Amino acid sequence: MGITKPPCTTSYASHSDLYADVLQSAIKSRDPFVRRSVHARIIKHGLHLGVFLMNNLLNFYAKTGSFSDVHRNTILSAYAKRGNFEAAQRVFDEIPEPDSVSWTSMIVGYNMLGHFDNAIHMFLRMISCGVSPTQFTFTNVLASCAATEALDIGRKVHSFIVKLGLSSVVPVANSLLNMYAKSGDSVMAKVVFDRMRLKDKSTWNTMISMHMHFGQLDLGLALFQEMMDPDIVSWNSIITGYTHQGHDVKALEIFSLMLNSSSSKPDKYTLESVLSACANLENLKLGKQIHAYMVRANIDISGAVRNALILMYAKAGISKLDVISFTSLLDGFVKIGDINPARDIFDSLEFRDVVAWTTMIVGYVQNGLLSDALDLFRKMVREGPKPNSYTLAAVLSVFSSLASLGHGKQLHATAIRLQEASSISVDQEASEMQGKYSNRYALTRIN
DNA sequence: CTAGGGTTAG
Repeated sequence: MGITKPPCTTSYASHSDLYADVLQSAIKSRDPFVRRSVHARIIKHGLHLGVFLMNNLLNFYAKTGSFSDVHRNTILSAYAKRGNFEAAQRVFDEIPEPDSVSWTSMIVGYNMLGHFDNAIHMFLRMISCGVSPTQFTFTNVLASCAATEALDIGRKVHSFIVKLGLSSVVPVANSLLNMYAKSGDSVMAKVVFDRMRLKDKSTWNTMISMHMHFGQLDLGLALFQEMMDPDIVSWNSIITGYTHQGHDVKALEIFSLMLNSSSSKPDKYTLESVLSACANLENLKLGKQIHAYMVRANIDISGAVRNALILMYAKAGISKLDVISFTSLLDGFVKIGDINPARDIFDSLEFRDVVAWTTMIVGYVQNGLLSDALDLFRKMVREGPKPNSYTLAAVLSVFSSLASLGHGKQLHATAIRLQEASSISVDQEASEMQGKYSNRYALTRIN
């Protein structure tokens, strides 16, 4: 018995060697406290241990023979959670009689990494081997059933749960409920729900989101109102449910109710939904308020929220977009270091006045995109409104940045390009330009 | 030394 050979035997890093030595001597120790603390460390940091270290440990365990099921299951679980199924399976195969933890660890790993079919397959093999599943097995295999909408197997799992008397374990019942909801069996979902004596917030939220998903908005709302102390997930289920069914006004009403009557703070899911409602309703006023809130509350503007925000400004009336709201939009994007969306909106503006141009240029400058700022300025001189003193101040700050960076050549080249593209007369040599720009100079030249 | 195993909802 035992592992014959560590899978990776090449060039050991020296610090890993040392770490492994320490672990090995600690595990060898007769002091049970020391051994326990080492194992605790492995469990706690299992996900962060390198493959090499794991293999080293396995090798050590095999050689010393001090390799109980607990140790093996710990290693097995760490491998499975890392997605190293080959290694996990190898450990699994070394266990003479895999117990429920051995099987469950494999199932957990497969389910976590999205290998749902493997998780289900593992569960079926576990049953046929006569090993009794636990609540941990059930929650995980049910998650895989839910993900693949494997209703047939889900039902079998259900009957096992009843036989083993685990139906009243809240996590198990929640997983079951979720499985039926995701698989589209709302009748059985309701049966499970009604039979639950103990309920979680998750229990209610699962049920609510199922109804909203099926378009049974009144049923979802009824449960929501029946629920004690709804959390942000509950609110979001209702709000997104309404927006998905095209009831944007209703969604915004619920949103306002939430702000006024609940301690729940809107999160990125809430904001994405209400911004999209604002876009559909062309409610730029509210959309701007929400945007301002996001900037104030320092909400992470990225991903879906970012798209919703862009869409809101784009749909909720590009034509109505005034300079003020464009500026506030830009502020938001400058803050997150991504002004490309702002440029898209700038480009699609029907009427661009001097402030819009300047705002855009300032946005580039604040992001350190100096050549973009100058390019846009050049374009402005060519085809836009006449620059004002704010525009010039921004462009001057670009020049001074370039000068202080010692980019004399770039400065010169830019000046020449500006000259070619406009009526600005730049007749100094590059050597004269460095550090010699003043506000007065630029103003007199450009005007 | 009977441990060891991340539940679910937007």
